[in-house]
Amino acid sequence: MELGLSLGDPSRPFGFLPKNREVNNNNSQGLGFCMSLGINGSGTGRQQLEREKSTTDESQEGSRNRDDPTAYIGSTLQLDLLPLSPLPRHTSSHGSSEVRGFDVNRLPPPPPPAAEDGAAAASSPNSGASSFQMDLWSVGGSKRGSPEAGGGGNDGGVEAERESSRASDDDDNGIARKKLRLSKEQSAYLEESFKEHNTLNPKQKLALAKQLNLRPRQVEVWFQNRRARTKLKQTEVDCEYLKRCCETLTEENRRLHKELQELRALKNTSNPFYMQLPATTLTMCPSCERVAATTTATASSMVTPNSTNPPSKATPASPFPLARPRLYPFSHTQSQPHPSAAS
DNA sequence: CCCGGCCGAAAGATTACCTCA
DNA sequence: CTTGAGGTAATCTTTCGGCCG
Repeated sequence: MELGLSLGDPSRPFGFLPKNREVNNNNSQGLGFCMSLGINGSGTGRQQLEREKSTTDESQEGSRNRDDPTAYIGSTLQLDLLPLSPLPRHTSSHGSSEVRGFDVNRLPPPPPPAAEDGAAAASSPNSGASSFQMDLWSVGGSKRGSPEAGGGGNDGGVEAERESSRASDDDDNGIARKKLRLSKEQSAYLEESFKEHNTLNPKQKLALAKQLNLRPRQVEVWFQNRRARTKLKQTEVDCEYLKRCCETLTEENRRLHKELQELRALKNTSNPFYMQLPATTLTMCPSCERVAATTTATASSMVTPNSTNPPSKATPASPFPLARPRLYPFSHTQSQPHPSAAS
């Protein structure tokens, strides 16, 4: 698996995929994992603009984090809301349907006519039932049920069973928090989208949802989780990097220690002028991560781990002793002063 | 200009489901 | 067949920034 690490690309255009863009399976071969360390704030100007422009669209989604399919699929779909039964939000660990006190395979009672407004209003945002009850989005021509969805899968039978289970979900609207596995195509497409932009504005969300035959909420959740996974991976990478840094520093410290002892031994035995030379140490500016050579009166004060000297204010102790790999390596010299000092 | 309330979006944390060894 | 681990969709909570009165 290839690990692609993109070190910041904030200037990347915030475009959106064309509506009929096909999933490029060739490109997605090395899907791997594209990380951006750049500062890519949650609200770029354009994003903000888009957000504002589509505020009305989004606001139609009803209560927070609840997607209303009728808001985007037009009037062809009727929104049926079930009478809210007091569903305890999961009590047992291995939540089977029996545990929850209802059968997920049983059809729910027919919705009361014109229950739309009342039920929607009464629907608690924390009710686990609300999202499922709106799960009518995939009714009709669901791609998820297509056999090619498992393309390249190991087992057509398993996939078929999976798909049939999805179909049954669509049938009974699955009261339980039924987990729908996204197809490989859907995942690949989402992955491609994520590569282009790791956040979505409402329009993009709707477009993606339509294209993938998912609910916008699902797309949103997928992006949330994807960002979380990315961050987790980044943390792991950082951790590995810091570990290596630590090892390197430890080794360097050991080497310098040894060198110091040799110098002391030399001092005691011969050449009285030798120690007149100041020791040279490499220190790193914590803010800009540049490395500078500094001279000190006594080398031991710099390299001895048990030194009683307090850390310099100019170079406070940092948990990140070494700079990450930078695109433009440089070092502090007098000819190239610290950026902040230049001003 | 400052303040507080409201709202939406995103992150973070957690839960629950599913698959597989 | 059972079980535990891992992956991940889904949910809930917290945080943050913008807007408005």
